[in-house]
This record gives sequence, structure tokens and C-alpha cells, in this order.
Amino acid sequence: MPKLGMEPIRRAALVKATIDEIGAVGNLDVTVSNIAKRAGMSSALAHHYFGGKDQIFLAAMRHTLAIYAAEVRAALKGAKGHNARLEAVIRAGFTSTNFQPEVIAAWLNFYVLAQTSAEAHRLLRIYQERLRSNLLYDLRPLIGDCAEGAAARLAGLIDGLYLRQGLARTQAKQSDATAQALALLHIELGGRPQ
Amino acid sequence: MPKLGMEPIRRAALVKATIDEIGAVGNLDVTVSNIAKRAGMSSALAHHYFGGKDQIFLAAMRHTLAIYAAEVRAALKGAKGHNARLEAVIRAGFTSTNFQPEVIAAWLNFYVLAQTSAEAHRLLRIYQERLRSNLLYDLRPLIGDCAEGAAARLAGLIDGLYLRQGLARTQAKQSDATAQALALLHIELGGRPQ
DNA sequence: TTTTTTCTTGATTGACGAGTCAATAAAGAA
DNA sequence: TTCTTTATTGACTCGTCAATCAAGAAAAAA
Repeated sequence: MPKLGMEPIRRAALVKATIDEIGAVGNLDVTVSNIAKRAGMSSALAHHYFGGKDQIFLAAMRHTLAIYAAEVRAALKGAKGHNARLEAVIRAGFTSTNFQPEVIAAWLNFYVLAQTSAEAHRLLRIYQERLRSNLLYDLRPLIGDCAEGAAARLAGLIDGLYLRQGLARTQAKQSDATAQALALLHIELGGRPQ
Repeated sequence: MPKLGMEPIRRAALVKATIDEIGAVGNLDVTVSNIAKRAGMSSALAHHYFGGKDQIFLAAMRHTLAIYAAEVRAALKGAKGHNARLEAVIRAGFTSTNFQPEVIAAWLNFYVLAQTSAEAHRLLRIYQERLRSNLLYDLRPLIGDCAEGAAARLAGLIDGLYLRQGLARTQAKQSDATAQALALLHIELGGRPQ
């Protein structure tokens, strides 16, 4: 029953299945067969549409990154003023979406992959640059020359807190990471550390 | 020519070889055979002394953690005063040792493993708790109630900056991470962000 | 209708890898 | 010397997996 125009549907299903499978296994030691099974097709079809395992991974990474980027854009849309925009960018990094186990697994393995895959490294660089640029855009009008350093610290703290929060077994302090990142923002904007 | 007391020597050689091999490959997709070859023995011997691949990994992680802990202890020994001790703890996280490719690879894969391995998670927790406690010990006398938050932010920033620096292709700004972490320290201690 | 294109999979290939085992060899104990 | 313990490995088992291929089936084109 080959319906036409299956390619985009199959690709999307495979990307979704890849992320889920990586989340379930925890690392990149997932098989094309299992991914394909999860997506409801044969492994041969996965190879047919993606060519190989690596390309499936990269597509999954691009998708993860795209979702994050969309969340940031949406958050920025509803924020008025530099301060609100900065808060929105920070909060977007710590939504519950980002703390779904499969998303955490995707990011951690993304980092590992970035060591050896040029394409993964490029994608990571894009993420980092976009975050930096988002922060800088609203920091500069507020604190001028201090913006560069503040952006570097905020970006680093966001990544670091996400890492720690993502690996913490308790989600009781789910909001703690956000709170600390926002606290740093206020400090950088001139508030006394409290 | 079996000399007695080979076990500790073999184990140490295997741990070293494991870290090097992970560094060379970039991920945990390393074979026991290759590790053993790098350590100058047969794969059967590696199994004989460690039982399995997982245990070899964990031993390598413990070793990486032990080296880091020793560096921190050494740095603290030569630091007088709360301020100097805090700087020492921060600097210890960004030594050139920590930025050797195989050490970076070990840490990144450590994070991935911590998702699924209880023992890896336990070790990671120990590292995090020790860092937090080191910071808190010297922060509390200086800023009292603000110490908790400041320690959380500093620890998060250290991890985040290490991640970013470790994955950056250019080591030109090798000192940048240290500088940003120290800058946050000074801000947290009451200095104006600059 | 015939042909071509798209979609799909079962079966196969070829390679690799973790872990086991039997066997060898040396050193120390009895 | 004889026995036991420690060290060591080559060969083997058993399983897995990425990638390929030939072939079937349906839609669209000719």
C-alpha cells in the first residue's frame, strides 16, 4: 500500500524514534533496527531514507536544537523590555520540555558527539552563538561594556545548571536552576548579591 | 615469566589505557581488546582482572576523579585565607591537566554514563558535593547567608564553563574560563560587576 | 495496458566484539 | 619434589549489528 509522499513522514517518525530510543538507552549505543522498529518500519527503510546511522543521529540533533530555538523565539515574542526578554531567554532553557529524559540524553550525547563529528560541533556552535547573541542584545543597552562578560557568565551558568539539574535524580528542586540563573541575571544588572 | 604481584600494575596500566583510548575514540565505544592492546596485554587478561567492560570504565572514572581531587587538595594547601582558598578551588578546575583531550572525553562520557549507571551517578554526586562543600566552607565566613546561593552559582558556572571550554576548538581563550569564574567570585563577594 | 517510479521488507552478508576456557608457565609452599 | 597459586594467552563461542540486495506491490505516467 505505498502511498506517495511518504518520505517526510518517515523521516519525521525516524527522528522522533531516534530521540526516544536514545532517551531509553541513555547513550548513542542504539541500533538502527530498534529505531526503525520504534518508528514502525524495517531497518532497511531507515537506511533507504537516511543513508546511515550517523545521518539519523545528526537529524535528531538538528530537531532537538530546532525545538529549543522555537521555544526561545516563542518566549521572546511575549516579552516586552530588555529585562523581560533576558528573563525569557533564561527561563526557556529550563522548561519542563528540556528536562524530559530523552531531551537530556540527547543533549549529553550531543556534547560527546561534538568532540569527533564536525557537523555536531558546528550545530553546537550555532546554539552557543545564538544564546550568547540573545543575551548580549538585551544586556548591552542595560550595562554597556559589562555585557560581554555578563553574557559569557550567564551562558556558562545556564549550561552548567542544566547539566547539574539534568543529572540530578530529584526533580524536587526543579525550579532551583531557574532561580539561580535569574539570580545571577539580577546581580549582573547591578543588584546586590543576596 | 609470571612475576608475583602483577595485579596492581596491570590494573593501573589498564586504567591509564582506558582513559587514553576513550580520549582517542571520543566515546565509550571502545573495545576491551584495544584497551588491552594499548596496555600491552591480551584482552583475556583485562577480563581476568576487571571482570568486565563496565568495571574497567568505572575504575577509569574513579581515577579521573581522584586526580582532580588531588589537584584541588594541593592547590588548597598553598592558599592562605578564605579568598585565596576560593580562588584556588576555582583555578584547580581549569588547569591544563583538565583540558587534555582524554580528560575532557572522560568527563563528557562520565556525564552520559551517569544517566544509567548507579555507580557513575554516585561518583558524580561525590564530585559535586565536594565542590559545593569546598566553596561553602570559605564563602560562609565571608558572606554568611548568601553563601548557599553563591556556591550553587559558582559550582554551576565552573561546570558550564568547563563544558564550553572543553568543546571549543580554539585554546586561544584558554584562560577565559578561569577569568569568568573568578569574576563571578568577586561579584558574589560584593564587588560591582564590571 | 505497459512502463516507470516510489515504497517496502525479508534475507543475507560480512564484520566485529564481549566474555569464556583450556592450556601453559613460573613462582612459592609443603 | 609435588602441589597450589598466580599470571597469561590463543582460540573459540555466541551474539549483534550496519549495510546491501533482490524482489514484491502499489500508484502514476505513457
